[in-house]
Amino acid sequence: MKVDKLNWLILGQLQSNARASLTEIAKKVGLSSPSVAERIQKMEDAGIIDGYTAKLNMESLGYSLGVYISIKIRFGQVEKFTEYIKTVPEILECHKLTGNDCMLMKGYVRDPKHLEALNLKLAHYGELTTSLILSSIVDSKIYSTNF
Amino acid sequence: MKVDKLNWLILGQLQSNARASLTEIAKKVGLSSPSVAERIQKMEDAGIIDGYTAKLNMESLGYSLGVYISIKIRFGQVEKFTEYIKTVPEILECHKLTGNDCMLMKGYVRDPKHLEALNLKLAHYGELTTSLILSSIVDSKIYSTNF
DNA sequence: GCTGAAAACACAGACCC
DNA sequence: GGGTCTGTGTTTTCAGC
Repeated sequence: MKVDKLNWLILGQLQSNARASLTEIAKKVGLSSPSVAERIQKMEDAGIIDGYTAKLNMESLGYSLGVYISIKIRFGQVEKFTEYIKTVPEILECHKLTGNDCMLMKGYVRDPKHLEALNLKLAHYGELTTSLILSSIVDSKIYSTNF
Repeated sequence: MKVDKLNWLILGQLQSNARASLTEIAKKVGLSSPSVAERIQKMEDAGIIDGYTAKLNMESLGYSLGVYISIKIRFGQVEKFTEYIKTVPEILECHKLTGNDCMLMKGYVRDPKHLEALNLKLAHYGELTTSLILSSIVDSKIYSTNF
């Protein structure tokens, strides 16, 4: 499906405020609201728009430590780990990466003690490397143009 | 600020469909719409809700390779890199991590050639380690309960 | 893709429990 | 704290062009 400049503008608006009304978006991108409605519908149908979500501030919720944990899965544990990790609430992302049966996870915990407990739960499945997020230079960037 | 069970339900709804109306959310969580409006307003004011965004499917947009790139910044280049990385469209996240002046980035590219070009741009600032995302086991998880 | 309409809906406020 | 009701305003959707 083609995504022209106008569609990118619409995507930009939806990314910066998914709760904006069609009228509002239409005004910002210089189209009529029926046109915007149709374009959005088509992008949803094409799977370009994967849904709309609220961004939560984990710090405000008391989860002040962001961590990346990579794990070299112990031999034969990949399937078990895959099922298990989906049930761990602290883990928000888990990606299988190239190299060494390696998984990379992103998680949030309340404090070092909480992190220790999380590590203990995961260590059963393999060898961990844990890094704290000190600061985020770029995060939730808006893709409002093609590249 | 306290986030009780009802607020977590509301957050769950907003995360799974940020474009839902207050009425719709109210029905799902078993409250009246004025109550829901008030609760959402308070969570926005408290910074718990950081905004609403559309999730884009990068693959549908033609960026089929997801990559994590870590970089050990060359001595004295941290500030320059920090400014530069904000301007690189392929990079969607960049976090400063504990250990070794290390930054971890997440990006999307069209194909291996595109990745090569990206790596070339970044290599100027330090030593890179690039891993492809083979599959995502957990992604954009909804936090609908406390942990 | 635009305009114009009608119909539906959502939102905000006041008031009460 | 929450609920209900009502009025107002807006949004959305459907025509036709």
